[in-house]
Amino acid sequence: MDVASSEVFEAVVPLACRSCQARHGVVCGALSNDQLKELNRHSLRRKVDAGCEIIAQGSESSFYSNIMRGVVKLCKVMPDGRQQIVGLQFAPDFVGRPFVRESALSAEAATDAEICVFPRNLLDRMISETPELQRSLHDQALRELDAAREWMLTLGRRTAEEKVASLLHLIATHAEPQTATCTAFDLPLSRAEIADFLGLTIETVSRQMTKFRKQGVILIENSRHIIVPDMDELERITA
Amino acid sequence: MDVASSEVFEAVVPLACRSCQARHGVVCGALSNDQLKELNRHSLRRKVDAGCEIIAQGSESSFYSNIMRGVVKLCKVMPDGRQQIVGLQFAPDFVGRPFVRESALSAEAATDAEICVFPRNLLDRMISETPELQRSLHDQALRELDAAREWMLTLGRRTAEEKVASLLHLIATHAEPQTATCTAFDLPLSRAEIADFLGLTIETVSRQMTKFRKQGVILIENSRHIIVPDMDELERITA
DNA sequence: CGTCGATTTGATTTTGATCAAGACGCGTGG
DNA sequence: CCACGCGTCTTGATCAAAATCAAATCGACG
Repeated sequence: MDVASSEVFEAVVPLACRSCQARHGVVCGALSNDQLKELNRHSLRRKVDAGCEIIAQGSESSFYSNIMRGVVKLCKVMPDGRQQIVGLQFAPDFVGRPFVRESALSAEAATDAEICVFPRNLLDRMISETPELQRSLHDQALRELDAAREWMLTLGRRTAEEKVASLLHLIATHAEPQTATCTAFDLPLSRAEIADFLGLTIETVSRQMTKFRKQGVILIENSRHIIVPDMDELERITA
Repeated sequence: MDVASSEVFEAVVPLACRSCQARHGVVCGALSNDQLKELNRHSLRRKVDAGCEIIAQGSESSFYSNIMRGVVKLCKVMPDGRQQIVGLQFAPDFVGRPFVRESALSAEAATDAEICVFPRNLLDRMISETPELQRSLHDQALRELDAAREWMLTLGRRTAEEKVASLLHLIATHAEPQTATCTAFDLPLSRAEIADFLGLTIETVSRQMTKFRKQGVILIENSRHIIVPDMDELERITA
């Protein structure tokens, strides 16, 4: 890029967006520079601690967010307290439910995270004015739908062993740092959260993990940091 | 409507679409009369028997469909034969997965059905040219996502009793013929299909149904025709 | 009437839940 | 620095829900 075009570039892309994880994500990647500027003017970057609720189930939120860093879990809870995690979202995913006011689920930071929050009204307007943005969000919705249905198969038809292997595989696949055959990563979820994702109890999750450890399928450090010597082996257990 | 405007109407809306269930559905309801005419020119109405596969898992289909009558089940099967139904679709739903060639699931008629089949290429072009259509399909995708996540809660955290009650409630809610408090309907699914939807076995489904019958929560005729004397009672069991 | 598939019912087993202790990690304060 | 306390995780013993195995019943249809 030469000096002149570089200056033009710097003149239009907001400073805060330059190095943002979500800059080329589902929302911002579909916006013109002018739109990006406008959205940025009304956006707020926010650090949220693990466990912090971003949207409450049953509430009317007037905000959407982009995930800039960290992992967000989507939960549904029943009146008696039983709980199911129905989705995990990673940077640079978009969090929110266009077209509907009340949220049927809660969104909560699973790890410490950074999100970029902006007003619902503004994005809704941009969606209606920008086919490319509509298309991009439509695409994310369809990808989430595919993921949800894949997980339905896991919840309905896989054994506890297969479920835990599936989760480890899912996390390994989405948490980057991996070498050729051997993969290492930090679990963004506690045992209780894993249980809520898999429709199991804490104890069953723990037992399956130690079984995998004793079998040499995984190495466990800190109970959060996992090393998978052979991903193919793990995938095989997944069925 | 006077004679003149009626003539204009008749001049533009294709005959086959006039009384079609899907005329105001997700796809056709978002089209101009000209687009409707074009889509109709390339559409094929097809009767499909219960059990007939509309799209095969893992295949590349060059067609989409609208459901005009009947119920379609969306299935995922594992290599070892274990199976999970991940969605039910009713008229006038759209069946297909825009933006992706290969289908990750199969679509199969659960009951005798009529569908309107049209070429993928044509609709894809219309989607890119018609923001209203994109928006409408986006909206269906989000509604399916909500439904999938609601079902994840059922699969992961509800008991067999609650699962069967949930299914009866779902069907009762989507199969029209209902009076004030008492609801009657035909199950579009066999016991085996219900089991595949709920992540249970045939025997467990059958036992729960018999239990509900003995408790007076439902009346069973033909094993397919169900009467619910008190929907509130059923909903209570759902949790 | 006899056959076949779908459904129901019964007996037994298995998987994962529940109940109950321990162990471990980590931060706080003596 | 170490003892304490708390929350998370692991491990063990027992229990219960649902699966599996097996057989009987029902219903449609030739």
